[in-house]
Amino acid sequence: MGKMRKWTSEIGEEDVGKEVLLFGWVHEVRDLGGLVFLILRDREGFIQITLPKKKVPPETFEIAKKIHRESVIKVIGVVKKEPKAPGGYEVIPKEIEVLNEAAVPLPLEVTEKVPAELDTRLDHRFMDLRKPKVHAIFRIRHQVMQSVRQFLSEEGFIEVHTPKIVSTATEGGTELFPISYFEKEAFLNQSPQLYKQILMGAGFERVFEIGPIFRAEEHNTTRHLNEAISIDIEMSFTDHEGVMNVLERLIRRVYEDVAENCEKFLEWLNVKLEIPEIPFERITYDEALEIAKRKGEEIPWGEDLSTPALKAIGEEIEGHYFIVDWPTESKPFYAMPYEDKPEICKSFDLMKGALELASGAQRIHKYDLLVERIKRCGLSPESFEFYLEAFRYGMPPHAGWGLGAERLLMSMLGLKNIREVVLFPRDRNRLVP
RNA sequence: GCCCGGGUGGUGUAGCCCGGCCUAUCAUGCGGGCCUGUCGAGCCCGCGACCCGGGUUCAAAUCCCGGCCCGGGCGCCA
Repeated sequence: MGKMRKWTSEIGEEDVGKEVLLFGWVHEVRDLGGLVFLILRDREGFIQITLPKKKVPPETFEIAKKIHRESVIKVIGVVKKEPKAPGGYEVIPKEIEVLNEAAVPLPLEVTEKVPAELDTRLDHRFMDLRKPKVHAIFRIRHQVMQSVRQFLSEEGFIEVHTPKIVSTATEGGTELFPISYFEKEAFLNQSPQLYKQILMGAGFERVFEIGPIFRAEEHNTTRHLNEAISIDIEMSFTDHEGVMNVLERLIRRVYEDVAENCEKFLEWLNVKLEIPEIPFERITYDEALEIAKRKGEEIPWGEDLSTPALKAIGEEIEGHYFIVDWPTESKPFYAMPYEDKPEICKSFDLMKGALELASGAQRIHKYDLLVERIKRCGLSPESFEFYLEAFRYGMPPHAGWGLGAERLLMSMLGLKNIREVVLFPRDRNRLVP
């Protein structure tokens, strides 16, 4: 049995005077002549490898002098407590093995002494992802997903996977990516919406899905992607208020878990998390129009809120908030209109500032009303037969929402561009890497 | 898709308005040298760039046209 590998972050008092095995990348080299410092980086942090010429084997000293930044090395050495070392400990190597030499020059500076533009960073994303600040985003993303799964499971939701290759191009609204499916035409799914509703008809009662959604819109903004991850739930025997409650408790839980378990990564990112208070503020669509109007952004009743209007509203309201009671005509066909006021519906958007994080609604569960709404939206019920059938044989009342994972993360971390939170983002012009 | 602003060494920038003084600035990096406590190490020497195509002109990084790409704003986003 070989020696156990240690993370750089694990080096502490108990290791002083002991030999450790480390793996990682050469983050920096500081060569003072008779004394060389290597900063070794692994995914958990850094440790200084110190080579006083007279205290390390000559061949090891020569390797350290010749090494290039970002090369991958293995180090076996003795831990020394040293106040002058960053972090208070350093390793005096007995052996350094270069496992793979990095070519020069590097496409990016991992040390971030010189900034790089996002586009350049994405072109060389593997290198960009080595930066602790960038890596931290994905460690937090991991925690967010863990929390979502755990919370929803605790709440009785069953995790499901619905098809991403679908036949309907007739849902209206967003553009779909066409693909060829043997002799048939097919599309990449824009949302699990119809399938998760069918699962309500299948008696699952509470389901959630975390999966990709694809939208062929030619949008060119800092908050849109052509491939994104959607966190979706659907829940039977409840209404829009019921699922809004699940949503706000989920958001709070995610913030709590990240604050508790990602301290180091938040620190790398220099982010202070504030746990949002619940319940979130609720404003109606009409009130939203009022605020926008007061700030000089007038929107005709019935229309969706424009970006400048959302910015105006976002400036006014602190933290997370819901916009509720939307005009029925501004929302998809499956949103449930109020019985006593059918021009508005039981649908909601979850906002943070001007950013829409989630949207949802109580859904129509009555077959006749649904067919009527599909027709009213200019769509053909025939192409929805696979969906509508589930509504003829005992569909329970139900509600649900879809939450954009990337939007949640970018708003949580205060990032300006949604591409920052995606490993390999897909946008209008980017298909590689 | 529309409007505005951009594209200069590996990376980030100055220069462009007002063409020549640009064999193009600075930082970082890279190569070499000095240096035993660096931690954005320091000092010395060196290396490396004007997005593509066309045009105007004695002369284009700089002006004009087209293309591609990037940024910001907006639109689109059942």
